[in-house]
Amino acid sequence: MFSIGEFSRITGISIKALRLYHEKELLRPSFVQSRTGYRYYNERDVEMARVIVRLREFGFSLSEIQTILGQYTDDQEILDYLQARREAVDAELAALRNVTASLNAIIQNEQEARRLMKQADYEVEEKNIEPMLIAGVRMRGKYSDCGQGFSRIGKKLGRYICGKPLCLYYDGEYKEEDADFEACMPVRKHVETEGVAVRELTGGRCFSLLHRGPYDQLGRSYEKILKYVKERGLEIILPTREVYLKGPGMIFKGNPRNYRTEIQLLVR
Amino acid sequence: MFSIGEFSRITGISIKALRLYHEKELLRPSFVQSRTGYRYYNERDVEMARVIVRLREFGFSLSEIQTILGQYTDDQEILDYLQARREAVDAELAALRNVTASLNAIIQNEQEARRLMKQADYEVEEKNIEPMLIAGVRMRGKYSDCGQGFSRIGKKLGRYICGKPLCLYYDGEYKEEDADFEACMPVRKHVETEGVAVRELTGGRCFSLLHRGPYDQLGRSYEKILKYVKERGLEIILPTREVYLKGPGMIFKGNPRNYRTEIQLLVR
DNA sequence: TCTGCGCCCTCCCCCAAGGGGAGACTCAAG
DNA sequence: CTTGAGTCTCCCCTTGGGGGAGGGCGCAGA
Repeated sequence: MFSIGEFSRITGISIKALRLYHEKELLRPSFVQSRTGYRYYNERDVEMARVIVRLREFGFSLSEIQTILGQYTDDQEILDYLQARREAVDAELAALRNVTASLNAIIQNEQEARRLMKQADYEVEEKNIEPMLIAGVRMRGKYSDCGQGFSRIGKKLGRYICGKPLCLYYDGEYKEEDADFEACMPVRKHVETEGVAVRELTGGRCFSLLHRGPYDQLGRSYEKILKYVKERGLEIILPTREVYLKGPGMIFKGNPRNYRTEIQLLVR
Repeated sequence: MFSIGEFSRITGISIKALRLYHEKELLRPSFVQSRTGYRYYNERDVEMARVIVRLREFGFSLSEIQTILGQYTDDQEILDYLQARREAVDAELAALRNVTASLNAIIQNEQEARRLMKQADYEVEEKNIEPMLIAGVRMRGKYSDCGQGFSRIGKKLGRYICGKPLCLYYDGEYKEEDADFEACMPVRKHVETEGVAVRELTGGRCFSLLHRGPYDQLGRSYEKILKYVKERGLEIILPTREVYLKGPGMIFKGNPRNYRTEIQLLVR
């Protein structure tokens, strides 16, 4: 016979929990002194306690354990419970995997953004751009609706995205209302999906300027880079591109003053 | 301005939850009519609500969310929180993976046992046994201590076990006290571990008898199979083997009357 | 004008699985 | 007999709300 303290040390179950199990008739001490109310446990209770610990590790609730203990004494007989439990655990696993995936995406994104913040110098720069595989949604209307395009790509091809979102502008000029543009995401893999076109975006010689600040100030940066290109007598190839290096976050909208957008003009 | 009911429908957060968030100063309605106490929310609150939903999906507690919302407005600034959260989620994932693994092991075990129960006919049978890779712990003492051997193998090589536990008996006769035996488990892979020997167990011509019931009745089945073998003038090769097809379960000890043990005697 | 309805409010209790602690006994040893 | 450790019951607290009681508010129909 063990007192509750000894029994607690033996089984690793806290005294509080033991009293709770007693109250719920899950694990009844083999003897209770009626005068003092002291609980006493024996060897067989130890065995029962181990079973309970086992089942709790599997995530069964106390009431489920009560049912199981009340009716069955063999693993074989609780197969249904075990299978149900496994399914529930698998569902939890799937949900958690989604969570880590999202968290990882955000973390990676922001870490890249952080690196970017350090090295940028905000001057027009000439460089060569590699071709890349992109998924795009061609749209017509207001620029600010491009978010819908991105979210559609995210939903369909979220798993394959491998770079920063960008937007292609097919109009030679700024259009307020009826703009013709395409929301794009670099992807790893060519996947056929309706509503989203996957194709290779050409590379080439390019002038780029990093714009910092909110989108409604983009005009100034365009002015700067266009002047730069025009001075050199270069011919711009449409569509022009904007790469959203850092925009509204996945959680917060963030501070627009910290947004970073790269304007890319491909030239012949 | 939305009433709490409208706001609830917009954001997908229950009215109860909204009132709780208000009480915890997590999401304050933009206007509260002092006379009636009615809560009114606006567009910006919708945005805030989405952030909260997002963070809750990641598993942040309400108090964590309060801290985050109170101090930061950019994904970048909460990177530390996100990373901490990811680690916590990864830990949960690992724990759950263990749970499913254990559950799967038990379920598979019991399903095999169930199949076994149906086909068995409890007569001496001649068959050929394939060699197999086993992990073994050689022991000396009482047979009933073999459980310690099995648990040691389980701890060291649990991941590689691929069959039913068995026991090898090196004594030609029954010994009560100072028996020489080896607790074994079939394994998939040769792994070097101290205290556990992994090697190939030879196969060959074999007579086997399925014993059903508790272990203390094994004597009768031995009598039966030994008589059978002796009648045919065959020479037994030591060690003899017992395969525990169904014994005490991983959770319950189960009913000994349902235990199934296969006695295997290899012969020349 | 009365009544009913649909919302909304606060306040209280409830869930799981115990943890923490107060105040009162009890046990065992010195 | 005392003392300290162990145990008892009882109550409140946690998280993230759910359920419902009792009452206020405004609007529409009879």
